[in-house]
Amino acid sequence: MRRQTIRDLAKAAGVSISTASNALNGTGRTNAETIERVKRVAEEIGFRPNALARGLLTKRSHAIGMLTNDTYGRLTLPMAAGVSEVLVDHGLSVFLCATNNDPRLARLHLETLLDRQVDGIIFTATRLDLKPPPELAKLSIPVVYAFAEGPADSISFFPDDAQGARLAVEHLQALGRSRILHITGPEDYLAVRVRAKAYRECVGPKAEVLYGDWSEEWGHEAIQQIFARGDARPDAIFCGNDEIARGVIDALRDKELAVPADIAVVGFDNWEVISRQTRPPLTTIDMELKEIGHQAGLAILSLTKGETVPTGITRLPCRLIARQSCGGPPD
Amino acid sequence: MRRQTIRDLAKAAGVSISTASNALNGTGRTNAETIERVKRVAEEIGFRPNALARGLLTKRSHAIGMLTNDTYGRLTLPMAAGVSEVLVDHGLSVFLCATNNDPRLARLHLETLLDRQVDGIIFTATRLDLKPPPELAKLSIPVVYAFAEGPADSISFFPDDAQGARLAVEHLQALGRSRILHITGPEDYLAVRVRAKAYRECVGPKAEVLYGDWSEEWGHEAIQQIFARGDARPDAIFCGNDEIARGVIDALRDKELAVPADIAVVGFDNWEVISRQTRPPLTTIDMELKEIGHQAGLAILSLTKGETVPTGITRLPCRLIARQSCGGPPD
DNA sequence: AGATGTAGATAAAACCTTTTATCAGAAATA
DNA sequence: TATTTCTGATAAAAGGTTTTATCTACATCT
Repeated sequence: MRRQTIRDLAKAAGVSISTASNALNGTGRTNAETIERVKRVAEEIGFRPNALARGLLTKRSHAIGMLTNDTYGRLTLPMAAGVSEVLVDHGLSVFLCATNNDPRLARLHLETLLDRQVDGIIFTATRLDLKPPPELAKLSIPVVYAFAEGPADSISFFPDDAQGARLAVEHLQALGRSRILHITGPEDYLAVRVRAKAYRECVGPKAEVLYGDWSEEWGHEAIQQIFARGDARPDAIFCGNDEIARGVIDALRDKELAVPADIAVVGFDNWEVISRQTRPPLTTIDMELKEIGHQAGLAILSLTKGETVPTGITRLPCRLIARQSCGGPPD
Repeated sequence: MRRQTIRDLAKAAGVSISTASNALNGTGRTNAETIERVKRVAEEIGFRPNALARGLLTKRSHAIGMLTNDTYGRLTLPMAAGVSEVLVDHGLSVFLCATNNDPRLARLHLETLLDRQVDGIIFTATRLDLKPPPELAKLSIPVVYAFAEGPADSISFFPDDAQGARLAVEHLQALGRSRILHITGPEDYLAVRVRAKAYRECVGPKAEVLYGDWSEEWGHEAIQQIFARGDARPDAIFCGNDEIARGVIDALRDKELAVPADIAVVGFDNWEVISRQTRPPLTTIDMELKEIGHQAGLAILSLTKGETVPTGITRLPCRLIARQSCGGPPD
């Protein structure tokens, strides 16, 4: 059956179109019982306003675009969930656009989004230092960057990598560990450098950082290197991500060293498929990606309402998830 | 600056609004050089049609909704990527709606999608036997089910679990293994039963299935059970997913059994973070989720164009990814 | 009584596009 | 020459909503 229009509603409720509209939206001056009646009839005949028509007139589509550079990887997805969670109750829908790191595709998606009159755009990436498409800066609609750094005077949300690193190191120190090593990912990642710096500041002169790739394999190999050269053995290792940590733990077991008794291990990411399954389960740093999504969603929400939001980078705190790889949860 | 409308375009090109529209869309009768001129001017002034206005009139929004029951899990996302990939070049955008298994949220999203006049809906789930919301069946717009079974006469796309299981078992048999065990997930999963059945048919009377949960932990424990009872040891294990396979491999290493020399192992899912990182890397079955997304996208595309698509369940073939856990890739 | 104010309702314009029906003029036909 | 056919262009309607300005009753005030 044909969808009911406001014209049908007006006729069924015995009022004019404008009155029907006013009654539903609470605009204009309308008698209380008229409002009541219109709403009841609307419910009865199943009237729901056409979002296209409404958007055309109000110039607000109540939709936003989410532009992500990867094919729905593990970093962007919790963020997308966070964004969506915040927005759904405000009637905002999300267009998901995976650019797959292809500039042509990014432009194509962007144009389509603009044609659809989206109220705003959230750009997310898999790397903090990945440059967002420059076209974004020139748009007249609000843009928010999540896990990516926008141009000057834009609004960006980051995990606080330095604080996360401190959290890890200080946790180890509080447990009495002093010879703490840092095995991490490639040095050309911004996050890697930020964390390494914070680590160095906490640990002092004895700090030592081993850069490699993000794999379990590298965690393994790093342990071989350490033990091959045979100088003073560390009593704790802070790893750049959970995969490396898993490799480290496995390598230590092969060497018949006990975790955490001999060496404590902390990971980064709290990627549960790994961190819960290591033996012992991994104490790690959670970047609270969903919370980043929440904040980005709230920011875009405020902006579309015309409210102002402070510009610049907001670093959101990480959280330590205590499991058994450092000596058991506080408990 | 204000967005250019077709009125601006018409004025700039010195033609009427209707001519401008006809020229751009190739409708009506229009002189070749007029078309050329209008298009050039459109490019110059940066005119792009307002999708809302167009959709209002044509009753086709060129957008579809993707309803997924989980919070952006690892199964639905590759599918979403596949859908988007196929549709973007046809100008269709995708609203991503995560219902988080909450019926209230599902209804809310569905209503919003209908208000937005989407041209179709793709429903995806994390389990084949999860019942989609019944409201979907009654819609007047096309609906396609991916990784979920719709009602009779609907259109569904599944991975071919039986074929996938056969692929695994036959691969092992071709490598000369004969005592093949199956360690898998909970029996109340449809996919688990289908795979187990196919496994039994391939292996014959010596078949043995151990049901548990989807965890690495269970893979571990299953190996303990097998060896505790001490009868003839298997020479190959077909696992229900990669996590179980990883647990199995680790447990075998603890028992100083060589993989694949003593026992070959095959996984299921090709979840790369696991399957590439086991030692040795895991031979496994890929469900080709992205391809399922492609097919679902193509189906919805045809349907929105009014073409007909055969109803029923289409099972798409799985693919064997040969790594080292069965005796090395063909290389 | 006449002027003023107010509550409640409404007609009509606006948003931007596509599409139908109409029109003017040129070319072809009778 | 008068009539028909055809090309190319256009005015106007339509789509479903919000909003502005207008209108009618009726109550209040002087």
